[in-house]
Amino acid sequence: MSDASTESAASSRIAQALRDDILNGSIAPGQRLRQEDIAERLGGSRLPVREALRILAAEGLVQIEPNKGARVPLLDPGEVETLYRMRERLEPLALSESMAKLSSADLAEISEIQRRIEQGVDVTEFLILDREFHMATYTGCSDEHLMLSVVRLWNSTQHYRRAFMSLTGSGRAQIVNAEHRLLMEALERRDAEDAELYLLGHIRRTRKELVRHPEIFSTGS
Amino acid sequence: MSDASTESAASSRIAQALRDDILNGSIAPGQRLRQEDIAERLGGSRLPVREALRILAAEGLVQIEPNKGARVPLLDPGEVETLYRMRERLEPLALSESMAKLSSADLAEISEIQRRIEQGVDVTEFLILDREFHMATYTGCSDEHLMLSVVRLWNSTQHYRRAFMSLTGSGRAQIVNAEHRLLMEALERRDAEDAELYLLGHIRRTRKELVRHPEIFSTGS
DNA sequence: TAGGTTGTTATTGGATCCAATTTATGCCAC
DNA sequence: GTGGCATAAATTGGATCCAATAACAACCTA
Repeated sequence: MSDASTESAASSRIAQALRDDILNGSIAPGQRLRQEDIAERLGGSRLPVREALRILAAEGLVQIEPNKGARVPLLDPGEVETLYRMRERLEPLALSESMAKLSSADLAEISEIQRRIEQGVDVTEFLILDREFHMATYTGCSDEHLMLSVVRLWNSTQHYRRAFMSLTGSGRAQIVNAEHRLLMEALERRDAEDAELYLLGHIRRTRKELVRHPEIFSTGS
Repeated sequence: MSDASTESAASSRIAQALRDDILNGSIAPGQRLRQEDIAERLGGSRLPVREALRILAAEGLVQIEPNKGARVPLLDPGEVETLYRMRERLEPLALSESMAKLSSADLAEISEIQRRIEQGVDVTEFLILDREFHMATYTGCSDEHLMLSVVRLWNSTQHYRRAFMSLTGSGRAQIVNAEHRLLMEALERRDAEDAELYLLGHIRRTRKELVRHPEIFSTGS
């Protein structure tokens, strides 16, 4: 997901494993992460686990309380709404920084991902492909600070996006596909203004749908 | 600076000390941070130092390379420009989220900070007060994700802001004061639209001034 | 029986020690 | 004299052990 090159072997490996578990839903928000359990399950001692937890805390994927341990944060609707508002501001910027450097090969790959989205409608698969689609549109953005922030925002809201998709099914697939198509077309025209606008609308509409379904935020435990 | 409550005693204490050293310029960009030196200087073993370095890495204040240690990142003009573009997008959002909850006491404090800025023109003092001014305008923003991002952006660019101020002196003080006054007046009118606009202009003008002075980014060593 | 208190257990935080990797230094060959 | 290579010193990464703090449970008292 994020830059694995900046971390050492064991810490990075454990962080990646935990990140995958959190993002694919194996570890749910609110769940506590005991250091010894993780060390035993993933191999290694508690020390790299502690460092891995700090890495994840940096990404907002876990919350560390002194002497109380780490847990996956439970977000309330207001927090998720703000995270989406941040996406609305930052991702159009990433897109505009990216667009100029997108090669035709990049555009072809984006198109291919969208083609696959329009075929398979599995919820799990959609979450992966939708993320790949948007990240592919940002490949030209070379600024790592900006991209780290964007990835953080996606990671922090991943669980609620999945909860929303599981709840509503793929009924909105047509709308999403239309928005993606418009975005792609603007990218091919190299029209940054339009691309930013379509992306903003896409994220904003999703935010409004999310806040209309507060049942997503029930703990469920 | 950021939330000290989420970290344990020693790690948090060391991280705070290092953060202060980096932000006030005692530790310059490019400088390497040897774990044992820090442990000896600030007390404690290398372990809490390692955790502190991870905390700072999360905030973008240091860069960790596996088996090579931590150093304060050296930013190029393009990176700083993007960080400022991110500020232009995020801080107006923080301001609009904050404004509704700003009490008249908050507004009085903001006014008091600005009054002090207009008196003392010391560079070091200005950097502190200017930061206090803007953070005071965000006190009503309760979303910690957004505020963490904003603080990160300020921290990452602090060194270059100081370099710029040291270079140009306080010649631009009148412009900054005018912008601050306009912003304050919009806040008092509870006009979110105007406040966002003035803030955007304030940050954007600063960005343009920064990129016009590439000599700020010379290593100097 | 309910509430508070105390003692026990479980979990995290910190220190020291050892291994692995990198970087610096000096030597040799060309 | 310069470039490459080997060796040695320095520095970081990881594991185990011990201490401190918090969660938990049982007990006692009102």
